[in-house]
Amino acid sequence: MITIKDIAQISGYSISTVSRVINHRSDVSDEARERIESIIREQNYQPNENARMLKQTVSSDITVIVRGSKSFFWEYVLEEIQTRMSNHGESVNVHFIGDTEDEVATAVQIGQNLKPKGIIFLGGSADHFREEFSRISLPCVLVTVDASKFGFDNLSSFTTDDGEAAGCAAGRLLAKGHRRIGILGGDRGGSDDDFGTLRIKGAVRELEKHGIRFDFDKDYEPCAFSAESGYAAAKRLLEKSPDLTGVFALNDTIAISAIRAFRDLGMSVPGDISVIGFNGVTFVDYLIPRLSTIRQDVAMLAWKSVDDLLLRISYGSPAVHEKIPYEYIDGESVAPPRK
Amino acid sequence: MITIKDIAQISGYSISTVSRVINHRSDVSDEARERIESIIREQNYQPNENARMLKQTVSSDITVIVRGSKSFFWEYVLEEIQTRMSNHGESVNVHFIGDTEDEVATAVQIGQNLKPKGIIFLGGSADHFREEFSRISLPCVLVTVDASKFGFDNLSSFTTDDGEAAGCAAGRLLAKGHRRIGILGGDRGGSDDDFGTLRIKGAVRELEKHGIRFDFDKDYEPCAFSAESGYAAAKRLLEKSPDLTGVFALNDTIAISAIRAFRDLGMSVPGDISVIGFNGVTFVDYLIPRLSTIRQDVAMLAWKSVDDLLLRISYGSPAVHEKIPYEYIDGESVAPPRK
DNA sequence: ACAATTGATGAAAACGTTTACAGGAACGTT
DNA sequence: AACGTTCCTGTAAACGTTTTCATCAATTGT
Repeated sequence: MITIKDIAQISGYSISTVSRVINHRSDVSDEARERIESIIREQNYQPNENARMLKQTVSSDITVIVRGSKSFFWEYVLEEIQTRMSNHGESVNVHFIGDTEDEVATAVQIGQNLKPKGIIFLGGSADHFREEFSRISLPCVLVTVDASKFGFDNLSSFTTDDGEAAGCAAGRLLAKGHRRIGILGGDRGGSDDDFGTLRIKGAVRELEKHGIRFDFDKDYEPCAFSAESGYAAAKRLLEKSPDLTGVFALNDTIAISAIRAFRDLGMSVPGDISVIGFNGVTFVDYLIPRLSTIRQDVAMLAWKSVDDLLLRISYGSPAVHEKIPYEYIDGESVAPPRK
Repeated sequence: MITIKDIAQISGYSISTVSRVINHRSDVSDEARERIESIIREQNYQPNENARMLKQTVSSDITVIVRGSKSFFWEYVLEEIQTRMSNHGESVNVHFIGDTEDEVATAVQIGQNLKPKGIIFLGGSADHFREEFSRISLPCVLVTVDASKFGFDNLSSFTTDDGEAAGCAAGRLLAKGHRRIGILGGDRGGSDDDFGTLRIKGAVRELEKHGIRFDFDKDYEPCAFSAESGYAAAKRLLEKSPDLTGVFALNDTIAISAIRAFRDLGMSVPGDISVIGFNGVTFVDYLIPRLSTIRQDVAMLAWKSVDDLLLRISYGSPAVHEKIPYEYIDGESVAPPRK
């Protein structure tokens, strides 16, 4: 491997001067700079990042930790974050970790090694943000879990109000005249901060507000957030409750496969049964039928997260906790129930 | 930050002994090991990866470099690679880079810093694998571009024969009786190794084999591999050639949005026009209509890549270049043309 | 009883950088 | 002529590890 030492030797300058050139320091003569730069290019020299990071106390970029199964939704948020960051001239590096891993522990590791200026958590679990988080002193942002209750002054959070938005979805079905409404996806055992649980609770609350008692045994069917699992669950749900006229699926993937399942059972959507999804991932507008869903304002979510983080990095502004708007997308999968 | 030195001090042992414990060396007394391990736990000590990597010549894992826009297809391959690796007890770390970046240059960097045992390239551009690649001496695997012609003995490749598979797709339309067939997606200016170009050429070749002269001006419409762009292109294509009865889309996303576009133009799929996709991403089986497509054997692609890489890492087996099978998935989006 | 082997440990030299500090040249100011 | 600046450069000490080598004690073999 070719090192800074080699460059120094070849150029006739000392290691420190070469280092200064690499780091674009101003206190180098033009002559030295040109000479060294040309040699660096010619020798194809790349500074060793490990050695660099070992010495430096803070690197130049920002880390995003994405936790949980990769979904269209995260992809989408991530993309917005990346564009927004690069608009600000910042570079981000992304770490994916599994559902079973602890993002705070990962963040501690990363803080030590990559030394980012700040961290954004995508899809954190509230459980992990207890004491351990105090070991992190960097500015951080948590997306989709409300962190106000943790009270860390270096942790902002931006969330869609999952409960309220799910209530809105249920409300749409009610407004169309549906009374027999089922819920599909997630599982009921989750913690209070789990977005699945929040959506279920929010939808049920809305139904009960309209005088409908929700029967979990009959009208709810848990499933994972995948097409396979949504398809099977949709069939099970309809077997239990053949009289349902509307279904709220906890995300779009489940909604899509549920529509297919209903059709395979000989029903038409929205003729015989209405389906509403959640998230509003890009391609739902191109499906047949176009999916009715709750679209979260992902661009705003990403923008606010990025801008808040950068401001806090630069000016030490205090952490904030905000809700991000959502809207109902009126597709073709919801209609009034048959009389 | 708490370092190995601190652990040494607290435990009363020397730095070297602590290091030996960290690295699970055998030449440490049980007494020392227990003592030190407990202190490490209690102090929450994490070895600094930078310092570690600076010293070590090879790390314990494998790097996957994914280039180009994130697509369902890559997600899918990546997932299979990860499961296969973890079956072998290997850990992988993944790097995403943009369409404009050079994956070989990235690999050189990574080779220097992360020091993986091997590298898998997902979606490489043939252009980059010329001289520069010779700077990499690690075992590597290139997925989806045939690397046999480069002649590097540390570079294997596994590819679906895009041309042949696209020919198969076109063949299906022909077999159903279609004669007016359009092609949607990619662009014609790509290099000979670009999978888009290969698919276009393969399909056209098949058509011409059956005596159909393909008119690029009328029956081809380029577009990006996204739903938005596919939707618009599909409309343009039909405007130019309203008499088409079959369309081959270069990937599933384009196919899905094309179906929607045709429907919005008042046509039914497959009644008025048949559509066939490419890739066979998981959820196409749940769409309405189920998409007819070419499914690449992603699991095999991933398995072969992983196994080959690991074998070459362990035993220095020679590099190989293999084709991966594909199959036609008979969905609901293809039917004979109306008389 | 003495040499040879084994086992556990520590001292110190790397790894490739950055950076605090010091030095020297060239220049302008008193 | 002495001094203070300014500009450029080099020396050397870090950063937190791993690893080679040496040491010393305890065990084994003859």
